[in-house]
Amino acid sequence: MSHELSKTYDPGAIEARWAEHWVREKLFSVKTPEPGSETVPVFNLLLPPPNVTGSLHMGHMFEHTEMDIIIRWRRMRGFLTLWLPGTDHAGIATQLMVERQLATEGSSRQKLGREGFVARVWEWKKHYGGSILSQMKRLGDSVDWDREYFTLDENLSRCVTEVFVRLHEEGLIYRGKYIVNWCPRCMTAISDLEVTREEVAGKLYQIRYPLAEDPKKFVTVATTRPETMLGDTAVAVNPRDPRYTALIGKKVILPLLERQIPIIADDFADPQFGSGAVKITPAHDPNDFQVGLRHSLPRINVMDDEARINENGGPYQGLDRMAAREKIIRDLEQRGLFAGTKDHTSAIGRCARCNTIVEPRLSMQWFVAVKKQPAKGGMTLAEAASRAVSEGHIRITPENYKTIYLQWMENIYDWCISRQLWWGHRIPAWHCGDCQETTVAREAPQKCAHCGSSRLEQETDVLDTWFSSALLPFTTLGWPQATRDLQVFYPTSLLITGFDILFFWMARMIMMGCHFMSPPHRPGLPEGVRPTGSDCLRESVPFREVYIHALVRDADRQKMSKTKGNVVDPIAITEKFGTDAVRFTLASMASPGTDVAFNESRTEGYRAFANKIWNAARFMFMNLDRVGGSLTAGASPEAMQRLENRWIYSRFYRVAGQVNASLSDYRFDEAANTVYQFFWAEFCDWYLEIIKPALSGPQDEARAALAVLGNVFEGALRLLSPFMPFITEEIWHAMYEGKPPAKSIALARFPELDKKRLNDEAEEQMTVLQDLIVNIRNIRAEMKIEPKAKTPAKIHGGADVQHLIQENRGMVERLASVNGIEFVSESLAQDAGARTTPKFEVAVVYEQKVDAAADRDRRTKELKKLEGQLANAQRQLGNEQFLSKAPAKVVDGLRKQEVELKNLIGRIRAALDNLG
RNA sequence: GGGCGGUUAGCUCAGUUGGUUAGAGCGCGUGCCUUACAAGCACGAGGUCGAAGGUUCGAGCCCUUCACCGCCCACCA
Repeated sequence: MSHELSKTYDPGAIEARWAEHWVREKLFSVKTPEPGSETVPVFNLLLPPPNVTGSLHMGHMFEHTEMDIIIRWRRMRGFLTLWLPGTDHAGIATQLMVERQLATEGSSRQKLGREGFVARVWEWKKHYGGSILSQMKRLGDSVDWDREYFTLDENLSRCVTEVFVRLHEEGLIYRGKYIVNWCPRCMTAISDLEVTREEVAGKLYQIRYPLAEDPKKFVTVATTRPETMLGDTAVAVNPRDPRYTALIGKKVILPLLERQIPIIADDFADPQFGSGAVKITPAHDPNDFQVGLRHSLPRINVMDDEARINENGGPYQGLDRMAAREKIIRDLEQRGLFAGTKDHTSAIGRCARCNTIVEPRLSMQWFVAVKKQPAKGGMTLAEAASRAVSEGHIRITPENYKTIYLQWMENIYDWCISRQLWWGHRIPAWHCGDCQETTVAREAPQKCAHCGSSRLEQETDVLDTWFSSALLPFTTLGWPQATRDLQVFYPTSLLITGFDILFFWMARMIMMGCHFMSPPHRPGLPEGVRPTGSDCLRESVPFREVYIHALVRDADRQKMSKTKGNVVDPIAITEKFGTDAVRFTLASMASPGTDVAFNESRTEGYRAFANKIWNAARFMFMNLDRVGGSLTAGASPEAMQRLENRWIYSRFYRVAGQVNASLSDYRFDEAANTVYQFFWAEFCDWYLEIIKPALSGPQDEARAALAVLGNVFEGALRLLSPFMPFITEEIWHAMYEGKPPAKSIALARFPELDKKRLNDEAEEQMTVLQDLIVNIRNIRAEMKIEPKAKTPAKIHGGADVQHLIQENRGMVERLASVNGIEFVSESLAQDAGARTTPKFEVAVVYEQKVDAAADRDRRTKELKKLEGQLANAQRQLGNEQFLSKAPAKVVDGLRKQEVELKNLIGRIRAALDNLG
């Protein structure tokens, strides 16, 4: 029989099969809708492209789980959903990886030459790249595999060139010698963002610079990097510093190199700091560079690409910067020009990729001007990006990231986009060997645009990896052509990403999106309907919403890192517990603003949950086999006569509403917990237990019960499907015995709140019955009544309660192990072990003696608690202010509570008195 | 130097616009192989919500200060 499930839940046996099936059947491929079919709402999500060198780590799995839940949910809610996958060529990371590989072969990129090396990287990519994609397939990410891209694909590369050229035409890209962060190991410039700062307890070295006119006198300067003194071209003092005013314009002798350099006046020198005089090295410090500009100072670069002292360093040429530092200090000491050190903590910068200390260094680079107005007018990149968020065209969740983003955008500097690498998008610029000018063009030009010379050589630098990824929201949709995709799917709906690439990627996408998807760059806009200002931003933003997720840490809240050896491998954990269980773990722990401390015991618990679902399904199928009928017939009017059915439907539709609401707010944890609670506690523990007698009753009754069971179960599967796509798919197909109404449960409809199906009365009544049953179980446990022994129960309560219990007598007797209920008119409070609640009193008839002392203790404790509550209620009710200021609802509630409490307390007190 | 977040049960975390008795999972204790599930079932114990003030009829929630932990951003030599 096709609906047979194996006796034990084995995720390994079902997951791989469905994962392959979904890909093979192109289940999640999206056809571009024809013009005129815009009635379907669109939901588009761009996958943050993983590095092509990467393999899946827990952070990915977390992020992907969130994205997949959202996209599956939206899809099931009837949206046309596009989730576009791809990988990033990851310039530095990939180049480093292949270089390492070459090193083991005794080769190097220099030996291979540029072309050979790039070919080798492609070769590497073909064999090893994108392993993360197959891992994504195994996890069931419901992306559109037909649209997979790689950032170095030809079409995307053309877009990169196009964007570069256009920015250059607008005057927003320039080339020049500026101080950049230089990594001597990667031998490339890196952007400010790629530098990680580290507080280090270091030294401040104090050096004496003798005055030229009187070498016995000197000015003392301080530095954290003594070796840079070789490039000093001035000493600056504050013009208002009385100690130095007389010296301004005079010269000092730069020790060791014996060069004369001027003493200049500049506000940059802070009289409060150190001696008040500061050495100026325009080629190795951004501040000094600015001072140098103001005073037209020479800029002497004293280091080569590997941070060794170059020919400008005289006798120190060839030394590594650190070796040079030591030697310089020794030499200064010998000459009596070293004035000692002071402890000083400073933030040194390290290369985010290889951890080498970066060197601020003057070099020729390309930059994007983010605060400059485009030649043809319009907003600066930074202004557009700022306003897109501050004016609410992009909503950021959690909200506090909005402030962080806006502050960053406020203080942003020009973006250094050139990298001295070989792997990446080569900059489309050609330098002329004759006039030295540069020509920027879409295709390799034949002649220099400036002098007509044909001695042209292409720029050797490539672009920062983030330059191309900043464009993905529109380049993946066919820009610069006016494609249908661009029209339908831009802007994307949502970006889900971690805060670690907030600035690297999100901010840059906003800058580029707002610029290039506005006039005059946006394709397909008819003349005359070009929006402006805020309207324009609304249409040009790369995404409407951003959800920033937290970090996945290990169970001890430590950052996962290879060096610490605490990395949890998602594939291994998935194989152990099943993808569904891992996904559910991550979802249930994804509360906004809090890092996820990944704990295997949680996953173990959710595997148990999957097992629960599995066994509930087996229970259902077992009954189907026995009584026949249909799982998909739906509830009959007769079935709805029964309280448990009215109740479970009401609960189901209420829970559906809650899950939808939670997902709308990206509260994955809330959504997951709600559905977990519903399925396990309400559906399995109560509902299934209640209907067991009906299922083994007369055939028509059994079939009616089964129909409701199947109906609710099927709905629950759809509710669970975005969280646990595999197990729900498996069971769902089994329910339809090979003839499902859709190719996949992922294409079925997600349950929604249906107010007509809610039944407050049924829910209240079930609550009373559950309360009664739990109380009886409780008494039985306390009396140590053997689980198998059934006992009569006595109940005292109002007519409505009596009626309710009478109607559902079978349920109560069965679930509470009771064999007979007697309704009594007098209070039961004095019966041994009796329970007293506002709605009823209940006692169990059992000959065995109760532990009288324990019984007393329990009641005394309860009494005390109730008395505390009563005192509190009465205190408030006696307060004029409370009565006049608190809302009527609260006051009434408290009054009602007071009456109830008095009643309860009276009865319990009487019972205690009687018990002696 | 700026800015942000956290502190609630043994552990990991929820706690809606302040409102009547602060919740969940795991763990723990007791008892159960009850014909879907021992990856299970039933029952239970466990919290003066980091500290001190303040606002309010009423504070886990709002305000102030402090303590501890964590993160981000910063061109003071």
